[in-house]
Amino acid sequence: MQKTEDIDNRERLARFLKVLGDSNRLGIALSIGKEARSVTEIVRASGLSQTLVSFHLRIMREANVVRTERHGHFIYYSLSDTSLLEVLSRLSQMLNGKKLLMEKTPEPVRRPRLKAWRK
Amino acid sequence: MQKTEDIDNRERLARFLKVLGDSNRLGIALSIGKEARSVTEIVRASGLSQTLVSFHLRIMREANVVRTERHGHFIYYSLSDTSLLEVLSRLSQMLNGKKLLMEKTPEPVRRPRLKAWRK
DNA sequence: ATATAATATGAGTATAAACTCATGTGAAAA
DNA sequence: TTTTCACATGAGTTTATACTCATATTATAT
Repeated sequence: MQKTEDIDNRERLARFLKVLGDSNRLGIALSIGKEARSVTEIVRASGLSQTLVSFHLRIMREANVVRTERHGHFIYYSLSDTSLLEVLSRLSQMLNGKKLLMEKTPEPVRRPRLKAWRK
Repeated sequence: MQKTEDIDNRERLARFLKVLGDSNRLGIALSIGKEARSVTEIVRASGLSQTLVSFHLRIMREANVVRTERHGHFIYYSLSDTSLLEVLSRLSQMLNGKKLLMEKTPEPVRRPRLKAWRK
């Protein structure tokens, strides 16, 4: 049994992962990187429409993945915590290190081999 | 401009994050931990129905988040890469370290302060 | 061969998420 | 004070995801 607090933390983490678990949002986060970027810059870098970029930025903003600061006409977005980049980089290494997701054939579930195991 | 390979990697990473970006699946992953656990054990630990657990396990299996090994009646699930746990732990720290997601009030977008910044 | 225990799966439904369009807003410039 | 630039937003549509139910499969025990 898990404490309510743990469940809260888990849900918070899941929510955060879900926000990053979208190719466009992940691309936006990566294009922001350690800098502060205006929406226009992000639009240009991502190739997405302004509306779509704003749509995703709102989601990221509400999840506190990004922060904003206005300067004249421009609103600059930056990552709330740039150490996120290291975590993502580490995950990416995991995925490309053929330990995860890289194998062409998923593990079979039916008809696995029956060799003795555990006990 | 990004290379096709980068986009592939990004999409793979996003897909992976999306799989973990669900509270039930994250709970399942955490309940598996460094061990190998049968579906029955996971059902008991999670409190979810067997069907729902199997439903999510399939998604995790197809994303190579988990591996399976059958032993008699039982099919044991384990994390494909247990170092995932460290990454999750680090992310969780980020979120509870009030750098991300913990602030009660999201950053305002309209009416930000206008102090000189950048240049 | 039949029954049973553990788990998977296809099909359906409900909900949520992604995306688009048209329009609104805030700040600065003309 | 009107226009323009950069960006946001509400509403609507499409697509995807989560979940459930009934049933199938696989291995073991009887």
